[in-house]
Amino acid sequence: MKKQRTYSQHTLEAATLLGEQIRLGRKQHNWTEQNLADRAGISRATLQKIEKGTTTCAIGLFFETAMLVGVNLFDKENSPIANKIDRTRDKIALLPLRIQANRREVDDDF
Amino acid sequence: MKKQRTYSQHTLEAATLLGEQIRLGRKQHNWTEQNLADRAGISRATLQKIEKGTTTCAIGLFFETAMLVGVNLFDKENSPIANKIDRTRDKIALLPLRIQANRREVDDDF
DNA sequence: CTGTAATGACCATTTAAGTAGTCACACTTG
DNA sequence: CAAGTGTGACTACTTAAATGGTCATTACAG
Repeated sequence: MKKQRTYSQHTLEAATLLGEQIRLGRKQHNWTEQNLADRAGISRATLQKIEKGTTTCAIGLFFETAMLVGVNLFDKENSPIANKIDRTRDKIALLPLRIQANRREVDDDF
Repeated sequence: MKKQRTYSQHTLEAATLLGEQIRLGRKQHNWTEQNLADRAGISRATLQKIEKGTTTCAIGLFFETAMLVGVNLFDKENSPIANKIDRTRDKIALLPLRIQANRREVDDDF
């Protein structure tokens, strides 16, 4: 037996959903698995794993194929992702550069 | 020189954004890298890659850490992901089981 | 101001992803 | 109905991810 990583239900579902959406998008384009795989520059076997929502696949491959078939990561349109990145960094800048652990367990998720 | 996969700008940005959001979430919880890594069951080195938005990291690890710090994949709350999966599958069921390639290139994304 | 430890970066090793190829099956079309 | 082919599944091989460790730097707390 190997280390056999486990994933939370939420993670499994999120990956499954993304995979299903990719499959849906592919079919809406009338593309075969091989066709989409070629466009994405990956093997058909890998695309199959992605569409099944395999959690171990590279996130870049997921995003790349999702984009090709028109699945919207985040909320697209509204604001360019680049903007969101900047705004996220701004928020980070307001926090201490280094976290001092064990001081106070700030578990404010109630 | 290796095969050196390339990713679209959009993919790179999406991964970067997710990584930054995870970093933000971690700091908001006052968790150190090591702390979050332990909670996620991954090494600190891997967490660092995730926060930098490395496209080659497993999507499951991204999602798992994102969930831990409270980043919402998809639109969370509204409807359980499980529902969305079902509805996506319903849509897929309306399409032919097998795509007949080269028939018509349905590129209706104009 | 000083000591502690959080972060960024890198490396060698282990484990696993991604690939190419193949086979069976059955949907779809002519 | 028969031919063609898209899909699911599996295997061995190649390449790379994930790990654990280390070191330098420096933010932060006392």
